[in-house]
Amino acid sequence: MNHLPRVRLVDVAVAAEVSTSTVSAALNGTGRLSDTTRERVREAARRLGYRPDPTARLLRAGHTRLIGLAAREYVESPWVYVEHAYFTQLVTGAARAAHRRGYAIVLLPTLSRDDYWLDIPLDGIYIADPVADDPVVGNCVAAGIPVIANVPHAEGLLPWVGCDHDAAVRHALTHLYEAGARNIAVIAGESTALFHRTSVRACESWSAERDLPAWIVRTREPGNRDVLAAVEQVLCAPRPPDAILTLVEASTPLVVETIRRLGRSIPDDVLLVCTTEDPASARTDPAVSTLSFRPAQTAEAAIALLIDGRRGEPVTAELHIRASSTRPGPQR
Amino acid sequence: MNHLPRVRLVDVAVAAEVSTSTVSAALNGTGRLSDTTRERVREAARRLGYRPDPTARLLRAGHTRLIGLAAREYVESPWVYVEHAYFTQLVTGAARAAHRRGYAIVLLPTLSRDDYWLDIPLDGIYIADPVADDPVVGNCVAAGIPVIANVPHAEGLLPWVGCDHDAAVRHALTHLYEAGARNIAVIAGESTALFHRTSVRACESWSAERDLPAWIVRTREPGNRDVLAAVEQVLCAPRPPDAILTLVEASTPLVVETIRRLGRSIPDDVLLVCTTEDPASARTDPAVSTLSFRPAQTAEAAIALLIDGRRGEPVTAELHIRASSTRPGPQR
DNA sequence: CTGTTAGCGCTTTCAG
DNA sequence: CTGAAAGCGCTAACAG
Repeated sequence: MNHLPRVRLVDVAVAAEVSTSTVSAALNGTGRLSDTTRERVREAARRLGYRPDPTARLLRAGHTRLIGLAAREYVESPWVYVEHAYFTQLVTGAARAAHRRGYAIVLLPTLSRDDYWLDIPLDGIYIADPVADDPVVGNCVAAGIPVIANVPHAEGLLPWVGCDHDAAVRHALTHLYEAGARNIAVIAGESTALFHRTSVRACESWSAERDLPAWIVRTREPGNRDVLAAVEQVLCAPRPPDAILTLVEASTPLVVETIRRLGRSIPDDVLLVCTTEDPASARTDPAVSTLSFRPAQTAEAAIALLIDGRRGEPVTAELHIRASSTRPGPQR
Repeated sequence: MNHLPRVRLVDVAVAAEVSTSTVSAALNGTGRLSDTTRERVREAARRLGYRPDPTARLLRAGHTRLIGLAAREYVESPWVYVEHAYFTQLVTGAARAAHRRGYAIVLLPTLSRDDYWLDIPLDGIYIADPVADDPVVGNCVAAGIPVIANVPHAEGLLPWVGCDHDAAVRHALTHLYEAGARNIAVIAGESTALFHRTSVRACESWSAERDLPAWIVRTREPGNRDVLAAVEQVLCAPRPPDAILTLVEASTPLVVETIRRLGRSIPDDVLLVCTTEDPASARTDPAVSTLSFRPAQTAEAAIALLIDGRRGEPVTAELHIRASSTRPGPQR
């Protein structure tokens, strides 16, 4: 990691026998210079292999065009990150949105001093799925760094963009209800990230409103292991569910396989809706209905708000209804 | 995205009635100051909400502790990125390695002017899977930015770390051969990224050495669609294969399901080895043998080399042999 | 049309 | 023990 002795602006100036400001103007296309001078300077710069120092320009410019992405809970936990299409899409969406605007995304660590980012030259921070009373949020606000999260934060003062998780979960439950389910097992996460708390509350109140029992199994960690174990657990219960709604991401094909291995048929014995962004869901047999929170669009909206200061269209969750939650019709 | 009027070092100095250098020393714990002064300065800084400007410090320091990650082909193509655990793990591994060393990763766009990164204050760039004669590589070298790739580059002058793809593919083929396969269908990619070219060549020469036909089907794009179509295609051929080796990442559970749907049993009718990083492979029925190129470790090694200038232990590909490529033993 | 000069905000000798 | 001043590399008024 050794840099060669840098060629600076002034070196070019000396070589081209002009002043530094002339070099700057020539290279940036600003000011009014004679074409000959401009070309002479460019030639000298090329010959010397001059490359402006980005840090110096940024100091001058007063901004960095760098946005931090704080993926709460995930970056330091490879097992989670890896098994989460949600996360992958969120990062991809954020990167695309940033690049389109001439910005770039800096991946921030999760488990570190809360003020780690203060040393990084950022124009703003996007906090994805902050945990309850996330200290990072407070720190950023205190430090005066523009910050956006994709859920409303406890303090309520932070601008945010995102889906209405409560409505989405209710929508999925209602869909299952209308397909005939009366004993729905919900597999939820134990994380303190807001989505998990919201979704569990949504299930509870939705059930209460219909005088149905709220059957909620919580998994300790996201990922296939816990989710598949939970699916197995509910199916082996004395009174098995007539529908399963997973709110924690897992491999959809594996969920289908697990249910089949236990001798149940989808959708005849049990209806299935999975919260997931995994595109494989459309290709299983039967195809699995999914609840998607559109992480890529959400991230895009967050970055747009951060950079442009404008809200775009609101992002709405999508319930994609496929065979796994559709009772076979009369044509059967 | 409006910053408040910044509190600068000099503002603190005025408030604490000391000079700027004293403030700097007090806040950074350098120099020898009386405890009273130090405390007075700290108090003033806290009161004013002072936060040093990272850009200014970096200009002074001469480095940025920022490493660019150029994911060639992928960042702008969400469909690919999303379906690739390989990529997710690579990014996660790079981020972890960087964070551990006090650095952070900047996500660089794929489809953009080749000199996009020249405006970003980077200490180095990690180019993941450069395409053939990747222009970015040349540009970085020309610009004097330290750069590492995870495959040997055409010019041969670039430091790199990574697995021996050729040996790994041969290892997988030999494993299938020893399990009895004599008509192996290989599903490979059409990308110009080095891995794809290397792996195809490896298959061809491996086959030639054994006087076996080289049956290679190339998919246009990575992702489930093309790979599953290719699996279907080879299984429906007049003389179906006795083994399938996929070199392009796809959902392993879906591959298994596709084979089953076509009425073949794994491993009895057809042996299966998949190149993938998907942890779900261990949980399908039967469990799928995988060839892993360990993207997280590779990325870690690349970042280590970039930052520390030292090579760690070489990364070796891992052939994880599971039921899908193990002929049922005599206990059956 | 081009050069001089004053910063951007911080750190660090080097005097006092 | 503390302050003055130089300078990191670049840009942009403002003179000439």
